[in-house]
Amino acid sequence: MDAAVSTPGVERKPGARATAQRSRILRAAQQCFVEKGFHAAGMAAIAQAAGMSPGLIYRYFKSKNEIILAIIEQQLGLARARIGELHGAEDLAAGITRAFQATGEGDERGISAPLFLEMSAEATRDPQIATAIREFDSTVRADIEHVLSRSPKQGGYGLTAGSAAAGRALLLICLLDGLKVREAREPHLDRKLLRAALAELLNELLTP
Amino acid sequence: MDAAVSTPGVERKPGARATAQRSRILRAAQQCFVEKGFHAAGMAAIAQAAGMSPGLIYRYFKSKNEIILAIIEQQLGLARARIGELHGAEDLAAGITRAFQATGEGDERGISAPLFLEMSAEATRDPQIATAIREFDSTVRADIEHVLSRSPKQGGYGLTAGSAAAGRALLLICLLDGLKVREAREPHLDRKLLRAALAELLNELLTP
Amino acid sequence: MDAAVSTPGVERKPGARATAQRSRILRAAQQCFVEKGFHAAGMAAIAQAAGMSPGLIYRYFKSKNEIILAIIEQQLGLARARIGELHGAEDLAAGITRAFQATGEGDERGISAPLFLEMSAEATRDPQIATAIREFDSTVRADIEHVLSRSPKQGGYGLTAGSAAAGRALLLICLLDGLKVREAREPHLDRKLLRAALAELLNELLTP
Amino acid sequence: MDAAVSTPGVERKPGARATAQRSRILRAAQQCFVEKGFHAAGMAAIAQAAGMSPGLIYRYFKSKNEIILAIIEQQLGLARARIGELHGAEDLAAGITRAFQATGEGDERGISAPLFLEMSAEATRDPQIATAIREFDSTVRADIEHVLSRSPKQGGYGLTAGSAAAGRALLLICLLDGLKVREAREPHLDRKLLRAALAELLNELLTP
DNA sequence: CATGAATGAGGATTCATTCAT
DNA sequence: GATGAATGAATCCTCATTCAT
Repeated sequence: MDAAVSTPGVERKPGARATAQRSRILRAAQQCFVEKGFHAAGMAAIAQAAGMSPGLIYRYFKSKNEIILAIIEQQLGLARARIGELHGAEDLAAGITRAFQATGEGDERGISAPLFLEMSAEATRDPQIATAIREFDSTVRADIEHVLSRSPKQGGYGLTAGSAAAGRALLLICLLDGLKVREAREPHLDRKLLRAALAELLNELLTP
Repeated sequence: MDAAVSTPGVERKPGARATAQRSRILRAAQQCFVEKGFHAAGMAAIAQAAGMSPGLIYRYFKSKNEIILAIIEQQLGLARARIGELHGAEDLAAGITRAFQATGEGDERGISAPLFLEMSAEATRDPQIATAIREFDSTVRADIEHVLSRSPKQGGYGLTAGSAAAGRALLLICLLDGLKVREAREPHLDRKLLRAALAELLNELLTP
Repeated sequence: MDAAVSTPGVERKPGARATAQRSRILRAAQQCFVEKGFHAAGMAAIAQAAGMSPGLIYRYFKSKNEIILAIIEQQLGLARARIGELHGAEDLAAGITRAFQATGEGDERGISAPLFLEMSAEATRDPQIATAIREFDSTVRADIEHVLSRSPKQGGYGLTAGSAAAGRALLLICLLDGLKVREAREPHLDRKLLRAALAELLNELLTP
Repeated sequence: MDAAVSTPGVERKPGARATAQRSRILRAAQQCFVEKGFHAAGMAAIAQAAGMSPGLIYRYFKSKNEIILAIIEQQLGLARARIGELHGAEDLAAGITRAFQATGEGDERGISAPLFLEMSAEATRDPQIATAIREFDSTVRADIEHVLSRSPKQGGYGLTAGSAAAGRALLLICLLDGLKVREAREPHLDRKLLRAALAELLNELLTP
C-alpha cells in the first residue's frame, strides 16, 4: 500500500511509519467496531481490514483493549472538534442538524453513533474508559457554559453565569446526546422537521 | 400428555413454575448484562446469578439471544409504562428528573441506562432488535405527538397538530434519550440543576 | 394411550405391564435410532416418541446403552426369523428380493438397514455388542451350512459337508449383508434386475 | 497480501504446509473415527491424535462435519483405486480376498471396514454424504458393468451388454459390500475358505 | 519489520441421568 | 407408577495473544 517499504534516501522522522501504521489499524478497527461492536469484532477481522497480519497489530498496540481505548480517545477528539465548530457557527440549528447523521460509513468527521453508544455503555464498566469520558464531559460542559455566559460581544450568548448558563449547557448536551441516539435508532428521521424544531428551541435556549 | 389424569377439577394454570423460572432468569440476566454487557456476560454467570445450572436455562429460553430479546422487550415495556406515567403528571420536570437515575441496581421501575445504550447499539446490527426498537420508537413518538396536540381540556397541551407538535415531540424524545445517556455517563449529576433547567425548558416546549 | 391406567378387576400377569412399557420404549427407540443413529438420538426424543417422560424410561432400562443393546438383540432376532423363513421357501430368489427393502418405516418384519449398519459398526468398538453379533453370526452360519449340506430329501441342498457347503454359506451371508448395504445406499434399486440376477446366482450356489 | 515483497523469484507452492497439516488431521481423524465412530470421536481427541491444539484444526477445516466429509471422500477414493486394481488382476479371487481385511490400523491402502459402515449409515441421514456416496456407487457400478460387457480381447469378460452384465455387476458389488461387513464383524474369518469359495463363484459370475 | 501458524482458555449449547413431587 | 425439572460434564467452536521464521 503506502509506506513504500523502505525508500532509502528520504529520511522520514522516526516514528512516522509507526504513526501511519497505527492510524491504519485504527481506521480498520473503527470500521469493524461500527459493524460488529467492540466485543464481536475480532482481531483477525481488524487485521484483514487493515491489510496486515494479526501479529503485526501487536507491534503497535499492546492489546485489543488498547485499540478500543485509542478509538474512544479518537472519537472524543472528533466530538470536541465538532463542538468547537459549532461555537463559531452563525446558524446553530443548521449546524447541529448537519451534524446529525453526517457520519456515513467512512465519513470520519463526526463521532459515529454506534461507537458513541458502545463507548457510553462501556464507560459504565471500564474505569479507564469512564475516566476518559468523564473528563471529556466535564471540559465540554465547562466550554459550553463558558460560551453561553460570555457576553455577545465576545461571541457568547450573554446568559447569567449562574444556573442559567449551567442548566442550559446541560440541556444542550442532553439534546446533542439524544440526537446521537436518534441517529443510531432512526437513521431516516425527517431532517427538515428536526431542523425547524431545533431552530425554535435553540432560540429559547440561547437567549436570556 | 395422558397424565391429565391427576387432579381433575383444579385447573392449575400452566407454567406457573415456568413463568417464575423465566423471570428469575431474566432478573439474573439483566443484572449480568448491566454489569458486563450483552456479549461479555456469560451464560455460566447468568446461571449462577439465577442460582441454577447453565443447562436449566435452556429449558426456558432457546438461546442467549432469546434472553437478550426478552430483556429488551422488558425494558421497552418499562419505558412505555414510565412514559405513560408522565402523561398524567402535574409537574413534568419533577417527573422526568425523578425518572433520571431512579434506577439503581435492582430497581426495576425504569429502563436501565446501560441497557438502554447496549440495546440501541445492538439495534444497529441485529435486525430483530432493530425492529423491536423501531416499533417502540414510532408508537412512543405518535403517543407524545398526540398528547401535545390534544386540547388542554382533554389533558393535552393544545399545540397545533402540524409541525409544532411533531417537532416538539421529537425534541422531547431526544431530551429523554439524552438524559439516559447522561445517567450512564454522569451518574452524579446535579439533579437540582437539571430539574430547574428542565422546568424552564418544558415550559417553552409545552406551550404553543 | 393404551395401558388403561389400572383396570381393577382384570388381573394381568405381574410384569405384563412392564413388558408392554419396555416394548413401547423399544419401538420408539428403534424409530429414533433409524432416523438419527444411536448417538444422535436423544433420550428426550425417545421418551416423546414413546409418549412418556424421560424419567420413566429409566424404570425399564438402566441406561441408553441398555436400550441400544436391547434393540440390537431384537434386530438379531428379527434377522434370525427372517432367515428361518427363507429355509422353507420354494423360490429363494424371490424371497430374498422381497426381503430387500421390505422394511419401510414402521415395518418391523425385517432388520432395518440403517440399524444393521450401525450395529455392525458399533460391534467394532463395544465388546458386548461384538459378542452378541458374533454369536448370531456363528449360529446363522452353522444353520445355513447345515441346510446346504443336508440331503434334498430332508429339505436341504445336498452339498458336500466340507468346504462346498461352508464356502457357499459364507458367500450367501455376504450376499445377504451386501443386499442390506445396498438397501441403505440405493433404496431405489431396480428390483426386477436384482431378482433375476439373484435367481441365476442362487441356481449356481445351491447346486453341487 | 502486499508482502509478496519477500523472496521474489522462488515460487513456493502455496499451502505446502497447509496440505501437510490437513493430511495430519485427516490421519488422526480417521484413527479416531475408526476407534469411536463419527459422533463419539471428539475434536479434542482428534487434536491430540494429530499432535496439535483443537483450535488449530479449525484453520484447516471449517467444522467437524467437513472433516467427516473429507474422510469419506478419501475413503471413496481409496475404494475406487482398489476396484481399479482389481480390473487388471489375473486372479480376481485372490485379489478380492487380499482386499479383505488388508486394512489394519494405519494401513491406508483400502477402505476401512468400520468407516465403510459408518459412512453407509450416515448416508441414510446426511444428504451431502448421501450424494457423495450415491455418485460413487453409480460410477462404480457403471465401470464394472462396462468391464463385464467388454469383449475379452479388450480385457473384458464378454457378457451381453444387457441384463447379464448389469445383474452380475450388481451381485459383484453386493458381494464386495458383504465382504466389508464380514471384515468388520468377523475379522478372523477363514481366508482360505473365503478364497476358494470366491474363486468358484467368480468363475460363474464372470463367464457368460 | 512482518507473517500467520499455533495455543488454550473460554464461549454457548446439549444431553444422559437423577430425584423431589 | 409417573413426571419433568434439574444437574453438570462434555460437546463443538472462537479468539486474543504469542512466537518461530
